[in-house]
Amino acid sequence: MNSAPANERPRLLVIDDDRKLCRLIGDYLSPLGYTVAAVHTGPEGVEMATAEPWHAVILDLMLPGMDGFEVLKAIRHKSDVPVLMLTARGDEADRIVGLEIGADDYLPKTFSTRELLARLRAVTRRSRAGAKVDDPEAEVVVGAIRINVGARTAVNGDEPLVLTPVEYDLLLALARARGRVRSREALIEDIRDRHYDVFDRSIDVHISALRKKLGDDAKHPRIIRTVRAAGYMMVNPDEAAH
Amino acid sequence: MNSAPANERPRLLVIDDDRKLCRLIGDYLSPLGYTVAAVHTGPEGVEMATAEPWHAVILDLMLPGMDGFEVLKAIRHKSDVPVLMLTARGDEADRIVGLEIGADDYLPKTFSTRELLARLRAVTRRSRAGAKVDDPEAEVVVGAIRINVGARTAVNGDEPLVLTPVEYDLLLALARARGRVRSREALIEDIRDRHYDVFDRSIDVHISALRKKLGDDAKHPRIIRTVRAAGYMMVNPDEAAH
DNA sequence: GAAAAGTGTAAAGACCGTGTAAAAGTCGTC
DNA sequence: GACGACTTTTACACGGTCTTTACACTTTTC
Repeated sequence: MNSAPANERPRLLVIDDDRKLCRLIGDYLSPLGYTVAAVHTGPEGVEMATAEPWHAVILDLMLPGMDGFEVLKAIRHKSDVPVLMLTARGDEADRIVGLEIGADDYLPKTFSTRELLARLRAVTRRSRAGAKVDDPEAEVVVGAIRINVGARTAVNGDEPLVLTPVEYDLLLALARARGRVRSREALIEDIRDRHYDVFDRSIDVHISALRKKLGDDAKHPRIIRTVRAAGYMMVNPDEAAH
Repeated sequence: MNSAPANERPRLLVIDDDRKLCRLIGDYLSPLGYTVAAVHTGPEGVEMATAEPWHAVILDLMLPGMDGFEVLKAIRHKSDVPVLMLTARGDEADRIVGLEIGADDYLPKTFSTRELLARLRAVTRRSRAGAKVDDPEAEVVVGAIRINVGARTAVNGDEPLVLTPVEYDLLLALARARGRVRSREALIEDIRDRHYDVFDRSIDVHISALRKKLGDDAKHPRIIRTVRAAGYMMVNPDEAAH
């Protein structure tokens, strides 16, 4: 039950002795809104994984001293946090053992950043769906907008918002990044496991629809701002500096 | 990490057996400041791509002897240079395979020059942005000027600055290089995916606009100094030596 | 001191980024 | 397999922004 709450920056722990890989993952995921921590030994991993709440743990199968399975077993003894195991591609035997002990998914060592993100999302989505039972009030709030993460619903003031799936995901992504500009590229990756294309305009169209439903006038957007040549940014109108 | 440095003419390698197409790309991009080289077989391509530093590689999927994926794999074995694959439009299966091996984007065979340029810029920007991510300074401060990097906003004292995209990028570039002279060439590359053109005066114009907005008097510029025959330099007036 | 080179900046129009309606494509459902 | 709902693409309008150009002015060079 030590998973982290869903209504904040996703927190990710990497347990791998390869420091370069740890930094790589951090570099890639930080701008996407993740908070990434890394430790480089098994015992440290168990300690960190169980001492603090995480949304997911990435665990290398090969660690000096204590192998990944032992680490996983030790973590599972105390926590249900989703664990993604790093392994050589197609290592089928390990795969099965790991899944039986309680790994949530596998990631080949030669993963692409796309792949990493997709699996991470799948894993956290899965556990978040389960967490909804424990914590039905997980909520992201920006001004009058309140997003119920568990139920995938949102309200504006006391008016319920009727959103399509993409609109909901987009609103949530913007709300989680409130106060920071989010590029179209980043938004596409937030809401879809899809590669952004230079001439892609779909984000603009969804933003347009979302603003209409929020009653956010495009000429004077108070909630979803357009940041020219950069992307979109959600602001809390109450605390907006200007 | 064999990508070429960012502060020189962008170097582009085309690997395609269609010599006419290679020449076409060269003819189009050379006047725009690119240095374009071309080879016409897979092995030559791997050799060239890994032997010298390039800003980007355009790689045909269909090559005599050795297909594009093999070439890509061989390049990826040694280098992280951005690779744009040339393919028949909408070849979705290939797209995914290529992206997993490590292509950065796809270009349809029937590309327009506009499209080529847009994708090339996107790809090189992405690889440059990835390298910059280490240092996600939340706020850059020089004297009374405070730049909020996340929100792409800036204030001077307690007055908000209303900046255009280029002005913002320029201010940030100067602020990050505070105390050091930054050449026009470097500034152009900092703020735009464009190469410096000898007759280009636009930086001067933007500096002029920026100074006006900063209330920086042209006769005695204290914040943004002109360094004759070299470029511009931002200084903190409090700690300025002279 | 004159010529050359470098810089400041106003003005203008080319260019680009965005908003949005509408068409086209995709996906799921019965 | 046809319908409906949703998503993406296309197309165009509009407004702001960027670059170019031109000329005044300053500094360096000879």
